[in-house]
Amino acid sequence: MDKVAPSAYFQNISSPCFLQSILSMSLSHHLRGCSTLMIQNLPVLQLIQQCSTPKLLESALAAMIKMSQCQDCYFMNQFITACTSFNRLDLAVSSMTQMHQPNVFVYNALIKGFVTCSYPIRSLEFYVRMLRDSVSPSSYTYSSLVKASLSASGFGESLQAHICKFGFGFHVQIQTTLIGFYSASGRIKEARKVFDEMPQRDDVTWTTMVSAYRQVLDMNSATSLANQMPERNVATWNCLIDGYMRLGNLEEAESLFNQMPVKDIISWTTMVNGYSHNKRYGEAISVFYKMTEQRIIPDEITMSTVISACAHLGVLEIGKEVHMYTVQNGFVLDVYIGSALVDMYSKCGKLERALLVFFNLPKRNLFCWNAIIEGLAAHGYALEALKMFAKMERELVKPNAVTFVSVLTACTHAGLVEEGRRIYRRMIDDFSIVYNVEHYGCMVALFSKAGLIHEALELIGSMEFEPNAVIWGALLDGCRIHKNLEIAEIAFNKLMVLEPRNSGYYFLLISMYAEEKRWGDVAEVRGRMRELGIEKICPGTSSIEIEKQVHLFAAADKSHSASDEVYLLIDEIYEQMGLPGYVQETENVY
DNA sequence: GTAGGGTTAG
Repeated sequence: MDKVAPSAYFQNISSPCFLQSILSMSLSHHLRGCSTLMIQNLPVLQLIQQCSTPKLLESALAAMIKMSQCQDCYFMNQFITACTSFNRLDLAVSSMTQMHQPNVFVYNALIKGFVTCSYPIRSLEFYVRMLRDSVSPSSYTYSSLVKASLSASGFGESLQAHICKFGFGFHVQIQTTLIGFYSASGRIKEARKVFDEMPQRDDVTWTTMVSAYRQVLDMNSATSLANQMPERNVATWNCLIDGYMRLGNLEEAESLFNQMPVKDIISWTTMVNGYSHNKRYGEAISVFYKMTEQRIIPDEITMSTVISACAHLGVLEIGKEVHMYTVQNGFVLDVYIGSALVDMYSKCGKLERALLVFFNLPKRNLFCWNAIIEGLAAHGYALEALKMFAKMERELVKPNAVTFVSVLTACTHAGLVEEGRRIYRRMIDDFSIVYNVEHYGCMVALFSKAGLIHEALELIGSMEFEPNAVIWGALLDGCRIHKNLEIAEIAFNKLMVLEPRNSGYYFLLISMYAEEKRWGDVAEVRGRMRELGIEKICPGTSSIEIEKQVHLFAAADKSHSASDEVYLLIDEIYEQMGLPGYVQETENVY
């Protein structure tokens, strides 16, 4: 192959500043007078390895060309690695394809680059090219390729055959990666087959297989495999704890946690996270405090989990303290902690603080935007939520289904029918987001509240799945507001099938009949309630934080007998409600 | 170079 003229490279490079960057490079100055190859090469290599911007990548390539290092496999390997970190594989390809004899290191770097930058098919393409070039793959080749075949499904089996053919059938790391691959695609039997056929296994192999069972929540198999391990490591303990937590078996998770000989930060975080997932937020926070008491230093992952637990409980004081802890201990304010904090302040009623945190985040991803938009919507700032959504679009963050639940909710609260309709259409037209039941719920609520009862009913009819109680409930509520008894009865009958024991719907219909003085119908619904034994309204509970203790309470709650002052105070409030100047809304009280 | 823990809605 002929040597390529430098100008040919220049044409491949789009930047107009490219030539200038070569001319102005201090490199040429540096090189003047250098005689040995070693010294001459050093700066080029440094230039490649210390690339901190894509622009420098181009300078590095220019230097390589200038120093005729483009045929050197080591230089090319380093250059491709640098290209990978800036997602500039075009540069990598255009320079490596000019090589006369790229070796296995060059191919490996490129294959890994394509996998890292999410172009799995292209990594396979260069793997094929490598084989055609008679370059023998190494174990590194396959550790990248197995990941690629995960995204480009269907290549797993043929890749496994190649792994054997090229002599890596007994390579511990490669086989372990294969177990991980089969496990991630849910094919546990295949994973186990690889495991069973391995003549040698290491720690990681065992943990990967245990984790494969955990993935599908088969904790019996996970446990029995963990029991067969020569020596159970922390990762396996953690994996088991996490699995039992996901299964909702807190007792087993706790027992394992207490039994394990050595706990690390992941063990503690797994417990905090496990309690949180099981809605035991108070315990999640307790474990966190216990952890700090034992002088275990939490990390960013622990902190985001704890902050999220505080958000769910609405405990502002603890939340603030945890926030302070992250600041004082120099934790990176990443998107996880960021969105958890935004959500925590917003759920604790401190929208201003949520906004402050949000605008001070060094980086914002979809979760951060969703949290702040939801916060604004939940606090009734509909127009601001819409503005924030527009800002998100301008910053080119792609919204998802969650975003639209909040945005449409905002429209409902503010009665913005046309805006809601427009956004609802854009979900499909601009973002190709499939409507889920919540989106329909938002639209039905929007139409119903605005009195467009028939349109709401039409939308329900057009749904491709069965409407749930939330949808019919929203319609029923709209019927109450706009006094449409006819459609209210339709919604009520549907709700009687879906949630026959929810007393709220009965009371709602009764109050509508009562308003029309249809006493016969009132009596009939009452009779139905009696037949089914439905009497009380099931109260939802709320919680309040007093001196870092969380107290639950509900309507007509008599469980706080220890503190009689609470009930004395309630009595006083009732008394004041009877005083002149206070007007009770009794329209819908039957 | 293969293993174990994270954020938003419902």
